[in-house]
Amino acid sequence: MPTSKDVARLAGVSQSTVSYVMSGRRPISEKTRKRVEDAMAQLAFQPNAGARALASRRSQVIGLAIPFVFDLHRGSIMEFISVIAATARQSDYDILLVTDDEGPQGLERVVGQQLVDGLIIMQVEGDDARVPVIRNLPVPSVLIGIPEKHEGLECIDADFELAGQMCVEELAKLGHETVTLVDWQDEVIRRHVNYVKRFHRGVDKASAAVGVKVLHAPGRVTIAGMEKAVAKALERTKGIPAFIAPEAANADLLVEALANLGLVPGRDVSVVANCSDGLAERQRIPLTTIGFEPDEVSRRAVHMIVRDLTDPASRPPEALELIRPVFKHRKSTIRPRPKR
Amino acid sequence: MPTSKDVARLAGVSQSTVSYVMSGRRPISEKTRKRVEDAMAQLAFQPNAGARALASRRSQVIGLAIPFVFDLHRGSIMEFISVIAATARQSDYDILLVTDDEGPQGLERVVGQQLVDGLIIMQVEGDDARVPVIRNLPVPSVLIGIPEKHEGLECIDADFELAGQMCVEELAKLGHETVTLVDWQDEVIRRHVNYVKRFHRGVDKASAAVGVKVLHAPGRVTIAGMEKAVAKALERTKGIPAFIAPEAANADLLVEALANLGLVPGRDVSVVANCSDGLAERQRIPLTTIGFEPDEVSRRAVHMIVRDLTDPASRPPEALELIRPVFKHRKSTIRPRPKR
DNA sequence: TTGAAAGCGGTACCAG
DNA sequence: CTGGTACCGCTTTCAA
Repeated sequence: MPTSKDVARLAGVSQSTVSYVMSGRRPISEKTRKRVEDAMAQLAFQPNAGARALASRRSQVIGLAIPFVFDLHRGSIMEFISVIAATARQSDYDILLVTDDEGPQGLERVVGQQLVDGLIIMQVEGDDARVPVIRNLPVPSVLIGIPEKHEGLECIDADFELAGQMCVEELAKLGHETVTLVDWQDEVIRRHVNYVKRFHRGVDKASAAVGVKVLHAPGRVTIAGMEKAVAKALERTKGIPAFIAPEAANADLLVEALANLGLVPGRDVSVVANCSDGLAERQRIPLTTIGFEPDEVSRRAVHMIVRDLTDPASRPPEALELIRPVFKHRKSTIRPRPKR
Repeated sequence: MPTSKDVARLAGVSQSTVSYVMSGRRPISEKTRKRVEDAMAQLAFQPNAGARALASRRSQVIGLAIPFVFDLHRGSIMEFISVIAATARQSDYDILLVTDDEGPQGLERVVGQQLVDGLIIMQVEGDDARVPVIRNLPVPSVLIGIPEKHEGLECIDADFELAGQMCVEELAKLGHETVTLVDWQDEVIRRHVNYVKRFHRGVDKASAAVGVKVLHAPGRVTIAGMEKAVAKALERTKGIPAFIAPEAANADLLVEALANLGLVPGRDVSVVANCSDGLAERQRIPLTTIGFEPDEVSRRAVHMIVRDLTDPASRPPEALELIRPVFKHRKSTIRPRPKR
């Protein structure tokens, strides 16, 4: 493997000049730059990451703490990870995985070994054991998810509270007086996953504000179970029924269940669901989907940490970014105001 | 951050002794070891990864090439990733992500920069652009998936061919003369994903060998679509129908569809499906599941690369490991020999 | 605009 | 069994 010394020799300049050509940290005459760049190309030179990290005290690596996976979320976790990795590369950072089975000490380790310049912590819970740890770490972190105590932290997440509100308001605006919330899976609720609470809060707020009654249907079971839940909701609703299904798996089930019951969204029922684009399209179902924009959240998280790293001065003492959820297929889908 | 020099000073030994205490590469008297270890603990010393990599020429990091995600596989990809990361830690390696949007040059980059000591390549296709690249890399790689040309490579995957055979034979043994294969999704087949071919080959072999007729049902559609496919299969089958559903999503759909049609596996039909344990259990369905053991594949992949790295001499010139798929819930589930 | 040289924090060889 | 020391390859200060 060629070193920068080899490049320097071939280009007939000093090693420091090669370094400055790479970093751009001082002016270089056009012709020496050219000579150096040619030499680098000719030797297929790649700077040694370890040496660079040692000398510059920055590894150009961001640690990514990935959560324990419980079935439900694997797919979306994967989406976060790949977007984060790709986005980081755009700013010349690599991603090192930190799994949860090392515990919070895993974070101390990668920081202590100076393997990483900063951290992105995924799926942060309301009372997350990793939070006190990162507070004492000498590198910046960005959390995806909002812990209860978040003073002095940089957090980002979808705005689940707003989402809850938006869903209820959307349906209220159309004239629905009763809406059924197809909830997250029991397991998720039991784990006190933070964003569920926030979504519920939004729903409750809006429901109180606009005077809509909210029924709760239990989370993912089977198609048959979902059909039963739908039937029950129909009974308890006067007029046109309306459904909110914020969890992807449940959204899919709901769509199937409605289809089986011969109910067409936008004609017989109103539905706002976090339904995968794929399913909505495949089935040509005129659906209003609500998306929590995982790509956007991931990208922002990377941008935040990169900003902290490249321009530490600009690092805010605290930040709480909430990404606005997005309705899609809107016009074509929502059931017009039912007659009273 | 304390350095090994600080440790040495505090322990009253030389820096090299500290190094040898960490690496164990030469005998150290019990009492100096103790003094050094105490000093390290007292200072909360962590060795600097960059310096270590520079001096030792090994980064203790393995690059993991993750695939472009297309919806279907996200969940299982995630499973591979977390098992790989956790297993690597057991041997004191970290995992650095390499995404596909850098293209195969991403691999050249992380190796060229000496960021990684070796590579694990996920979801290798029959004709994978990354394969020619890694052949010329000066570090070992392990492929998950079997490319057509695999001489000189270390590959590992589930034995899909054997799986295809096993499924058909299992059902043939019970007396079925016609079985219906619920296939992978069209999209997967269209992409010529390698393991699909291998599974089909196994099915065809076994079908020829034992004289069983195989019907093909299309991959994932909707519940309704699946119900139709099941109905069609029933028509075209004399005697007790039998199904094979090797793709997880389809397996779930099939189970739902059968339930909706009032057909009980093990009583009215035989089913061998790659059904998630979760669903099988939740529904209390006596199902024969076939698993492709992604955890086992992941673990083996890590073990292979770690062996290559820690004991280069033992590196085989070539390796093709196929993990045997596993039937579960066997006894309780398969329909007994139908009367003729 | 460029070069020389002193580190960065470990590793491992050479001595003793 | 232990210490001294020459690197590993790049960054950055000091000088010119």
